[in-house]
Formats: sequence, structure tokens, C-alpha cells
Amino acid sequence: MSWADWLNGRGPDVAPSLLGAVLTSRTDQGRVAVALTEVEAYDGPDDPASHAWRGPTPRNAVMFGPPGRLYVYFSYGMHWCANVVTGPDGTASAVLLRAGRVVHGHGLARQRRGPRVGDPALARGPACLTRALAIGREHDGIDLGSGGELSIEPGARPLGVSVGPRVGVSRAPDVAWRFWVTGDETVSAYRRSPRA
DNA sequence: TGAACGATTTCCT
DNA sequence: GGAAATCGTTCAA
Repeated sequence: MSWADWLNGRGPDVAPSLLGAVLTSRTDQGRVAVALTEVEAYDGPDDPASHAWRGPTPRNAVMFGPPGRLYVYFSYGMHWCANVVTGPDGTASAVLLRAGRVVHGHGLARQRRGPRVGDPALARGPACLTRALAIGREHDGIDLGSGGELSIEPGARPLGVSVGPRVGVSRAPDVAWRFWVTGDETVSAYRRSPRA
């Protein structure tokens, strides 16, 4: 299977294959790489929890584009979250990158996250992951397959994968489209939305 | 034009 | 367990 084919499917189908994949950030500061341990799927106009549910807007435009690009959005007035766009051009599936294990560049990641943050927590949680990798607004729409500042490649498939409801969503709170590596210490805690 | 809300994190009790 | 921080997007009027 080619790199492009890898991501050319519905979010919920592609999401489990992203576990173990390695996301690499290269800046003039250095390189940080994480092996993904937790992801969530959002599947376009039919998914009430998706940013694309109400159709295309300036914010979610990248979701409607071709697969293999990064959709970055600003959350709670202070955090950045990153998704891998999946599905063919014109559809709006995406997979939120919720957590990962830092496999390269621990020092730089800790410099970005804070000196008191332990290894397992460096990229635990979607906003922590983007912070460890220095992902921000400027990366919205970037191609992850061209070996640029950010890239993703398949990794070793984990031995065990768990499935459950997505974290913090108020709509469709029981849809089990969250996937994580069973028992992994770098996976974030589950919290149900108070509104759900 | 305004108000509510959010795919969160961190700190406090 | 609970609340604050903080602002772009969305929805109502």
C-alpha cells in the first residue's frame, strides 16, 4: 500500500492504522518525533461532533481537501490541536492526534513543555502533543508526505488496541471512535463532556 | 452586535 | 472534584 493510499479512507477506518505511526517535527531547534498512541476519528458532515458537520468554512477548509494534510485548529482560546486529513478530496474525514510517545528529541520536547514534565506526559493530550512538536497555525494545511517541516510515516502496529467514546465531545458522546494503545502510559485520561 | 460554547490544560482545595 | 485562563467560531436576535 502506498503512502497516499494509507490515508485515503474514512476517518474511523484509518484511525487505528495511525497508532504506532511516527510524526516528526523538524525546526531549526532540532527534531522531535512521537509514535502515536491515541487518536480520534471525525467523519465529516454526518458526524455531529465534527467541525465539518455544518459544511465547509474558512476554519475547516483543509478537512475537505485531499488526504495526508494536517488540519490545525485553535481551541479554548489557548491551545492548538492537530488532525491528519483522511478520505478522498472533497470529503471531510479527519483523525485527531491526541497523544504519542516521544521517541526522539526528549530534551527539546521538555524545553517546550516544561522542566517538570515527565517523559510519558510530554505528548499526552492533543494540546500537549502540538506543543511538544511546536505545531501551530502556520502548519494548517501542510502536506505530511513531502518530507517537510512535519511528516508522518507508518510505524510498528501496537500489540493491543482499545476502542471507546471520544473525549470531551458534547454531540454524539457515545460514538466509539477513539482508539488507543492498550495500557500505554502516554495515553490521556478519558473525560466525558458535562453537556453530554 | 452580542452571548454562549468549545475535539483543553493546569492549578487549587 | 472544581474552576480559571482566554479567544475564535457559531448561532440567535
